[in-house]
Amino acid sequence: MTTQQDLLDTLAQVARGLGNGHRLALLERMAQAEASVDTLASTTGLTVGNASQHLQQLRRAGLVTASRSGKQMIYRLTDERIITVLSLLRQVAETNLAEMERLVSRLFSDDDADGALETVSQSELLAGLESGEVALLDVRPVEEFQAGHLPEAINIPLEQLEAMLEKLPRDKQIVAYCRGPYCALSHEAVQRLRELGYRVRRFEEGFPEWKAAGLPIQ
Amino acid sequence: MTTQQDLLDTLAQVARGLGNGHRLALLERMAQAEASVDTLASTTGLTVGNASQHLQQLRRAGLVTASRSGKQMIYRLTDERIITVLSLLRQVAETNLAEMERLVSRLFSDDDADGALETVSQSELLAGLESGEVALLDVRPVEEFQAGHLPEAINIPLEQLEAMLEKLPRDKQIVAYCRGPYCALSHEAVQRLRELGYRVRRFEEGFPEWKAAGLPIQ
DNA sequence: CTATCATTCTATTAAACGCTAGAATAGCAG
DNA sequence: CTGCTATTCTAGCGTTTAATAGAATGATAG
Repeated sequence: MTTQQDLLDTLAQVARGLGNGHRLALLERMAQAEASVDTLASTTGLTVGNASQHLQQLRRAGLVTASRSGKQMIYRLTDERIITVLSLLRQVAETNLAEMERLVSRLFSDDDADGALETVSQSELLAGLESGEVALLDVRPVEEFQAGHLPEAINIPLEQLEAMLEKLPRDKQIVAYCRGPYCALSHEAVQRLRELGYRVRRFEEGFPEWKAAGLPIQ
Repeated sequence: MTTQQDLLDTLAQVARGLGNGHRLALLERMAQAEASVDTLASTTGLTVGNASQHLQQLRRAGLVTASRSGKQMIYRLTDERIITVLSLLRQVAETNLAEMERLVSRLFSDDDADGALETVSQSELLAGLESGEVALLDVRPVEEFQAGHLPEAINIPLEQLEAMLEKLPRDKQIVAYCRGPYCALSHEAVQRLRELGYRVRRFEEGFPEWKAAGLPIQ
């Protein structure tokens, strides 16, 4: 029965969609919010032509779909489960590839010497929100916030952090989040807010993972 | 920060490990039981040299590890979560690629016209086992059965099905399972047993998925 | 210490991938 | 219809991947 191998080959084709760093960046961006080719290209630093080709490939792999809106093509993920796949892949990579561990610690341990920047897990965050002791800070750009965010989150894009401090409550523990575990925005925000005397911690995941877990969003 | 992209590139390297049909076949085989290069090569129909190269690549991707046992190298999955990744990938592929759906139906709908061969889900199976109404039949080869199987399962490798019928209870509903959703063994077994008058159905997944779900094994 | 078996390494070839740059197409505004 | 913008298509070039065959290495049994 050669159909067996055909199935695996087709499945492999889907996996190959994930087999390139630029395509992963595109998928991660689409996990925040659907977007046009142009937007996707500029937020990932690719030329438009190159981004378009990668998007075609993702489309052939069944990972994204596109629809036309006026002059623009809007791309989005076909499936919530893709976020879960990426999340698991990340876990597998972190536990089994030394290289991965090295890169992750390089990304985050700049001045984490005192362990003060430790993260908040999903369950801890849920408990904190429940009890009303925690205020949520979303440091992603406005467009991504508007396409969906955690409940009650306050949006202050990182560039405007100092300018919009009055939006943050002084009396609560603050938890900052952004695009996902490897997104540096919330990490940066935590450092800057700590220097200003706020009690802040970082959510260890991001908006897409929260959404894929089936938790409520706005 | 170029570390961001380095992380995605490393992650992409892991995904590329899954990006080839032969490697998926090797992974699926290792999900049943660890095995030597030689065994893996012959069960997947690859030359030993070629299988070895694919295994090196899986090793570099952090998906498998190897240890020496006498003259042989024994390969195994590094991580239970790999099975979950494959499972999700399969779901994404089935819902979003027409080609995939076509192949799956070709594999199974030979003479399923009356819908009699419908499958049993994990939760249904658990309920059936609980109530004692169901007997489990494992139609995989003996070595794979011995490396792990569902609780109370009776092992009759497909080739010996008719020869070992006396091991099957006549008074219970029988549920057959094998390597996974695309494995044809249990499908074939169900058809043959039905012709002999047994009440048989097919478990829609397989041993690796059961194990990865954290359910008890023997 | 040599013969044998299991595996890995090396060289080679064909195909697939990733990128660039420029041409072609689709939708829209005037 | 013309010009403008967003996107896709095409050709070309260098790199990576997959397969094969044969040489090299490692472990063990005599």
